[in-house]
Amino acid sequence: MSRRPVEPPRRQPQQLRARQTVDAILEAVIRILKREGTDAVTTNRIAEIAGVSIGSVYQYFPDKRAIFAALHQRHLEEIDRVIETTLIQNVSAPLDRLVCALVDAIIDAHCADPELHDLLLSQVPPHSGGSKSFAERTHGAFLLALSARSRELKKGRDLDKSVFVVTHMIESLCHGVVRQRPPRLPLADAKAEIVRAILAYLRS
Amino acid sequence: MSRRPVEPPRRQPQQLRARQTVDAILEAVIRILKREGTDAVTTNRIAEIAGVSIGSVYQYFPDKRAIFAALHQRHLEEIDRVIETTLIQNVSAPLDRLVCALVDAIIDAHCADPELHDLLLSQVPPHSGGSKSFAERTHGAFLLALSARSRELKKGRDLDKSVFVVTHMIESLCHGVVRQRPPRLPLADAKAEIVRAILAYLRS
DNA sequence: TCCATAATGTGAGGAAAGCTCACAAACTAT
DNA sequence: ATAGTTTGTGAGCTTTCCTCACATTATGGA
Repeated sequence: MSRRPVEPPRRQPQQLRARQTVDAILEAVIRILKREGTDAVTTNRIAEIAGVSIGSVYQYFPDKRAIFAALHQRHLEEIDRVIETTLIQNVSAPLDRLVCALVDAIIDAHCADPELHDLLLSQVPPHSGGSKSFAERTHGAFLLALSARSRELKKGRDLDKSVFVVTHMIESLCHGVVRQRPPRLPLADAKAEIVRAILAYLRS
Repeated sequence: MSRRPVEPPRRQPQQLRARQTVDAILEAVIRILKREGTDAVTTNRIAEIAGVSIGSVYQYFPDKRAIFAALHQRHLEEIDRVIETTLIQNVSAPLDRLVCALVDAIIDAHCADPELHDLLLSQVPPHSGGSKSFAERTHGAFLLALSARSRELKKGRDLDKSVFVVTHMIESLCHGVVRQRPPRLPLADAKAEIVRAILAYLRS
């Protein structure tokens, strides 16, 4: 179904200054986005703000979209770190504390820069570049976490299925709450309701 | 926060052929998207496939994004119709049947053309053009539906808050399931789990 | 029916954005 | 020092978005 021809390979940064160039480009996108808005994020402006030439940008990114994809990758890695940390910090905590901590951590991580996150969601098509989805990346860890707490779960349930649904609930609801802040509902209340919903599902 | 200047107003189609032109433009987008992929959807190609001149496109749409916004609006109206129909058809049905019917109808509506839906999600920024969000548009109707079934709900809950969370659960989870089809989970099972999760939350 | 006015349709081409390429500079290794 | 590799440059080519001056078609009153 992919109608885009295979992109020609680009150089991988090897020396320090090359990595600094790539970093400067990614940071420039964020700065332009926050200071001038989405429409100002053009390739030439990115190069200008990053303090490099437009040619350098295309040394490391095959096209404009790839720049957003790299930022997206960064975001995914951050979320993965947040989840891993939370799981470790709560290895022996009961189910409700773990779910609460997870929802809290994920929402906080997304609140840090909602504008950037919106841009990434809109510019990076899902499943692009062979990157695994949230569900695929976290399935194993969540399966382990739930297995260890099977006493607190309803018996006789297919854990794989439960993990899949919980994963989607966490991702979808956290995104939803951050992206469209409730008109009158404080964020803390929204978090609590998400936790309540997840626990209700797992115990039902 | 909107950095985009106010668009100059465009002509409203008044005669029949004008409405046909607008329709042809919107249909052209869908055809190009499905036959040639996202990248082929350029304004000039839209005009070509629609069989009108590029000038005509800009008679009715201030810019390219507005074309996607119009398609998005169409989609929203379809979903609203689907929800209204389902609510009416289930006025006297118990809560579980209603939730099941809603999830079924919404997922089916989104499965009809997932490629188009992905394009719209990626091209139309949320809250654009003064269009209300899913939550805002459906709040009243869902509030009514839940009020009428308060016997089946846990007592002493803030209905406004419940509606908000259920709304987000429906929107997020239906989108999530359609957009990233489970690797091994059949769609029917995923639907059932969404229903289970919503009911578990409402009854908890 | 004819004409004035409004609505609709046209497409060459201007403006701006994405991106390339031939070349220069900086670094590494021998 | 020298050869080879990596990194950096920016004028300008290509493509896309979009405008505008003008042509065509419809409408409504005399």
